[in-house]
Amino acid sequence: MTRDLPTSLLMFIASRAASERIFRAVQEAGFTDLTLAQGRLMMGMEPDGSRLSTLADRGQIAKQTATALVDKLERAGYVERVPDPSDGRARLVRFTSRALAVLPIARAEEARIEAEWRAHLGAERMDQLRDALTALREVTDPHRPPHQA
Amino acid sequence: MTRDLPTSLLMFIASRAASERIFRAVQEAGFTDLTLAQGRLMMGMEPDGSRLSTLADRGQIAKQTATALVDKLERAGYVERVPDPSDGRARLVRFTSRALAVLPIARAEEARIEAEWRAHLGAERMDQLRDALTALREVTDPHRPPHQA
DNA sequence: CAATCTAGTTCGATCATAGAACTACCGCAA
DNA sequence: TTGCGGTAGTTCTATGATCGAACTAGATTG
Repeated sequence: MTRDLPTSLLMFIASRAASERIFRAVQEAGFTDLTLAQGRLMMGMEPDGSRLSTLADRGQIAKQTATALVDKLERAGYVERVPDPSDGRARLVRFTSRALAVLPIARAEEARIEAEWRAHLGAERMDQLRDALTALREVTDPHRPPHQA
Repeated sequence: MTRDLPTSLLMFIASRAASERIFRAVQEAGFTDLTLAQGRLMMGMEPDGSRLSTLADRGQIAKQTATALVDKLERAGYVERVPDPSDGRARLVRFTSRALAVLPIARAEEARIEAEWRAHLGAERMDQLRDALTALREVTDPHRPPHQA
């Protein structure tokens, strides 16, 4: 009876469920001022700080959007902007200690989800799933990872 | 070198790419007033019309959100609200002929994507992918499809 | 040094989203 | 049949995300 859903929709369902769970975990840990979009941006940051354009590019959002998100994150004390020593125009967005307290929570929930999925599917199917999804990046990810020969 | 991304993020990447493509195809066919959220709502409609609450529930959005989306779709001439004969409180949201012109375009692009992915992965891996994703619905989809014995 | 490009910001507009409170209607139960 | 609790949908209002356009400051190149 369950009609055949498009593959992309199946992905959407699962990935949204994961997002929601991580978001909830963070909320329940007391970080109630973080939004989903802000969290997503933070997950794309490098440990030593990232440029705004890099974040925008990586998240496939406009620079203005990234600016707005970083503004709010900064006001809430999760990130700070420091000058980029290698380029006077640029600034690096860096985690504050507050952010460093959130990240493990998000990562832990992420790991829990991954484990549950693996338990539900079995190791083999989970590996196949990851394999297929990874291969699909070659045709779906604008930040195509370097073709590993 | 490509660090190991969470499975849910891999799904997000691919599903967003698909959304974008379908959205663009619809835009390029001249339907420039449709937004992504509106399109998603339409894709969740039944051919004979759906109740607003059903759409909200299915799309995991609040009733108010669904109302707002339907308002815009109605103003743009894609759907109409008709009384639900079986319940005086309810109304059915139904496609207009304008919507019936868009749907095939979206579905065609969807099919094209599906075909490309299958070509890229090979039939076997694509089947495994769909199999795993479908199984995951049991733990990620609030509208859990009936467990088929 | 001048022309040009790039990083980031600001302004302004639109869309998506949901909490709260409301109206109209349904269904059931005394 | 009357009345009360629940449901469908809407309106009001507020917030967040998003981006086009236009701008500033610093970098780059010929």
